[in-house]
Amino acid sequence: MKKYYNIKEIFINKKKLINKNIIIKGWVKYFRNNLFLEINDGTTIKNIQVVLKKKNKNIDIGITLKIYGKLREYNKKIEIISLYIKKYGKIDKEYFNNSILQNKFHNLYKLRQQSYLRFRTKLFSSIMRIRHLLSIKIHKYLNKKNFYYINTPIITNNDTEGIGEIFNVTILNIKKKYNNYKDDFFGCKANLTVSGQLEAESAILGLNKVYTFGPVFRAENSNTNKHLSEFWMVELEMMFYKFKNIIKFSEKFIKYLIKVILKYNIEELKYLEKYNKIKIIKLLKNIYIKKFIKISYNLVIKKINKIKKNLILWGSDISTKYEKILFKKIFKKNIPLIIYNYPKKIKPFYMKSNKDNITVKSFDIIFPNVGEIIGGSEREISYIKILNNFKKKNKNKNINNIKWYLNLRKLGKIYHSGFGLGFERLIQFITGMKNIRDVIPFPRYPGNIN
RNA sequence: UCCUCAAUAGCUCAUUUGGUAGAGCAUCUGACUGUUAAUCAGAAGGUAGCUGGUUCGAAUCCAGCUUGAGGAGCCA
Repeated sequence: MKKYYNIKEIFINKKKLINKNIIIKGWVKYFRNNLFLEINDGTTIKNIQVVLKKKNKNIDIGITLKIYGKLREYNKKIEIISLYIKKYGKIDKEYFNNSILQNKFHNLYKLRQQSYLRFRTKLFSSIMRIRHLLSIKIHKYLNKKNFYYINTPIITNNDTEGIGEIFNVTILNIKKKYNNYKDDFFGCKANLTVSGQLEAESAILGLNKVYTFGPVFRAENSNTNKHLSEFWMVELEMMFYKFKNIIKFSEKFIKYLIKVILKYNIEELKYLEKYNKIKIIKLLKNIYIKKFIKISYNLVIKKINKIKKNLILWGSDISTKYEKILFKKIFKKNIPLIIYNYPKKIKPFYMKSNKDNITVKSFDIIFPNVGEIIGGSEREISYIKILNNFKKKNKNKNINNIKWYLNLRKLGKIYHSGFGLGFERLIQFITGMKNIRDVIPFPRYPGNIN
């Protein structure tokens, strides 16, 4: 019979294992009375208590142990009476006590400075478990809905959004004259991708429904709690989906993901609720049950201007400031907002125009606290309109780079829609973390790559 | 990138207008066989973010830099 169990397995199979001799391997979280060890092995948020046979002073907090002992129940909790203990090496105490693993409260900034050790904290490992399950379930859900997962290039020469700063990829010597990209590795200017959407649009022509799930890169010098230079995005592209249907789909998709986390990560959510002092579980349940509020851009502008005359001009983007007004003064319900039909001039070239010719079939889903999580649209199918949009919006950009994209429209008027979901923003919302840098293992932001 | 505020022991913070650097926790030593962020007694621990200036004297005032927090802009 098997002897070694991880702690997750022990809690799941405790009825079977009680009064049996088992082996666990894990590290010491707490040590009390020279007698009681609390062990965690990373498989679950829960620790298991180990009771020593004799008092022992020579066990350091943080050390990794192999413990052989008998599992039993005491005061309705399970614990292990140890019979044999093996230490895996030694702890460098000076290093340990100067690190974030010291048995003390550390603020998030301190944790971030030692991001390579954060995984051992209850907080960060909980966030990572939620992050993991979300990725798994995204794949699972989309597979069930007959999507194909495609991998779009990370190094590219197109700039989907047409705005914002991009990271250049080059092997040219910076000190020498930098401008002759013909001599560069790809024979032209190359950059890290900002989105896989255009490639996804080409893929649906042969695969019907596809999604990408990978890192994207923005070189914007934005120092906020909602931005990263490297972040993960899920981008869906669906053939034969009209605007209304894509909105419906995106709402269902988000609700499914929230439901899954409520079901499988409730222990983690309870801990995060305590840590962040936010009633996350109630908030998530509410979002799962209630219909998202759907409102057109025009109406949003009207409503904001009702609060204060001429606060916002038609045609400007709905910034963080106005999002806050919407949640705090207008809707007050902490339910996501779906804002649709944005002005053409503030949205990218590939979005389908409405009949008024000044708005496009685009939508954003805005969440309380974290802002935009989803942005999507029905795509323009007219070759000429895309060409004109691109020329208007990207005056100094080379049309040749997206010629292949334009040519997709030569295969017919195939209507399709898609959206992108900011993965970290979703995790940020679900976990209640204030800073996006705390929901990704190794955050990259201006001035930080360590 | 812009605006405002901040940086003191390993951690969280005190130090009221410039005059010898202080506590709790963590650490170390000792006590404790039902503790659960254990408790009790004692010890040790600091060139006050960095660089420069003003002053008899700077953690404290001034300038620059670095880093962080909040807000703005940009966005997912």
